[in-house]
Amino acid sequence: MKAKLESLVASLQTATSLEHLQAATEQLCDILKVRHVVYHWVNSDGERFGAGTYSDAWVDRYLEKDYLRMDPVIFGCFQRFTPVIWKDLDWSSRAAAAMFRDALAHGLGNQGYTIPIRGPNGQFALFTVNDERDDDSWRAFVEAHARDLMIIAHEFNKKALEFERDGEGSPPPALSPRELTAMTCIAKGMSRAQASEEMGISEHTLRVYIESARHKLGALNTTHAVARALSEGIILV
Amino acid sequence: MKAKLESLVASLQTATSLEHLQAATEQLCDILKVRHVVYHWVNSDGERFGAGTYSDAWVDRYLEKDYLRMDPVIFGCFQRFTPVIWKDLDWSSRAAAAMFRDALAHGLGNQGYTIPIRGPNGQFALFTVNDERDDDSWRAFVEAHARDLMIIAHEFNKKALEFERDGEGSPPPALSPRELTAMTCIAKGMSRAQASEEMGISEHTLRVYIESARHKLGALNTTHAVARALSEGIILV
DNA sequence: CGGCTCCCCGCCAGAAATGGGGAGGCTATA
DNA sequence: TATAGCCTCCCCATTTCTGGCGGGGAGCCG
Repeated sequence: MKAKLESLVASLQTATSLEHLQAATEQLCDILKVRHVVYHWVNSDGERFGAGTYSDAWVDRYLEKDYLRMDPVIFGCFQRFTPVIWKDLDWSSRAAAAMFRDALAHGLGNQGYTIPIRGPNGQFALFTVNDERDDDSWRAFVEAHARDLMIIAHEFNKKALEFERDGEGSPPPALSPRELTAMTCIAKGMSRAQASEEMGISEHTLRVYIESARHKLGALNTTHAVARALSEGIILV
Repeated sequence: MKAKLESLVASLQTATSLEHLQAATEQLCDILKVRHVVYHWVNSDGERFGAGTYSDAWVDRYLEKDYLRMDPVIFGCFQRFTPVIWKDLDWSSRAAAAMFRDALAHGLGNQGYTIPIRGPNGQFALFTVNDERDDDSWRAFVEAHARDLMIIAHEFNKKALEFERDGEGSPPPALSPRELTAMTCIAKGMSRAQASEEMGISEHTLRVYIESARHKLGALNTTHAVARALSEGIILV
């Protein structure tokens, strides 16, 4: 199995299109002997893309029902760094439980393991393995393959980012130091008066920075600029 | 070496304090036979922490000179997902070149390899290996150890997040669906009028959502609320 | 040197956001 | 059943933001 995984990683590294990623998820299913392997991602523009072995019916259902908003896997992964075993999440809410039943009805296995991956510009991706198992057997599986899965997940993400960059190639705007501090102050909730006092400059000067930053970020207003700056990862709250 | 690395990972997993991380960086230096190993991170509050084998003199120098603002390694890693070999970065700017010379004078090797790691809440960390080598030998070293280093970097980060969480343990506030959509619209740069039209409700109702979200998020104003929501990962731009 | 970006300051007027107040219906959970 | 949370709507006055105008000095790069 190790050798097969190695060759899969190698083939991933030479992938040139999304179809290759799709094919890779299918091969992974065979190699790992699991029901489903899925990689999907949300980029900074909120666009979504997925490659995986879920049935079209389930994907449609998921979107139609807006499960994204209640999926404990999404929630859990969004707030943590480490991969999660689905059973460890909180499925107690009515909506989540209903979703889980729905998933089973659409051919998913009862066990899952999802690796969250974060890239620059707020990029966020999930790599999921799903199968029908009992709890102990699944934990053993996860323990045995955690590292390989992480490597593979990263290879997927590397490629996904590569493809995206080809399409757009959005160079992150460079803000001047003062602009950055100004934006940071605003993002921290200060009013312009407070921020200008904090920075020891006139309120008008501060305004100039904010406006400049807004233009550089292509933002429609200050709030938007802060949002973009945060998403691009050029400021921290 | 593999066995030594394994046992290091194991010891990392049982680490209970920052001192253990510090010790781990020193052990790694021995195992990999490199000059320096450093892990450092910036959390959502902008606080910094580092464990590593750089000399105090260099760390002080780095802070004093505010190299953080011009360091190509920081810049490069901030904008990409994949690890970088230092030599591949752009050191042509005057400031960067001066910094590099300064680094060599403070005992750093000429070669480096840095892995960027991103966690939730805008957490961002770097794991760096540094040594004195020629280019080819360094590339070979990196190729040979890339995966091990990634695993180790993740272990470091897992622990760092664990320690931090102990200190704070902030439960993310739950916004209602409408509040989330409202916040998302605002974060996208819409004015309240636009957002309310988008959602098909009166502008006042939208205001109520925003205010409610603001209170739940403990934010001082709308912009702050958006910033927090983004940082907490409960909305996407 | 000229051109560039960054840094800093002033005034004005209109547009937008904010912070209170109040009111009703609907659903779900306790 | 009752309480709580969510969703929806309206008015008020005040503060804040936005977009435009003008000015000057410092430093870097070709």
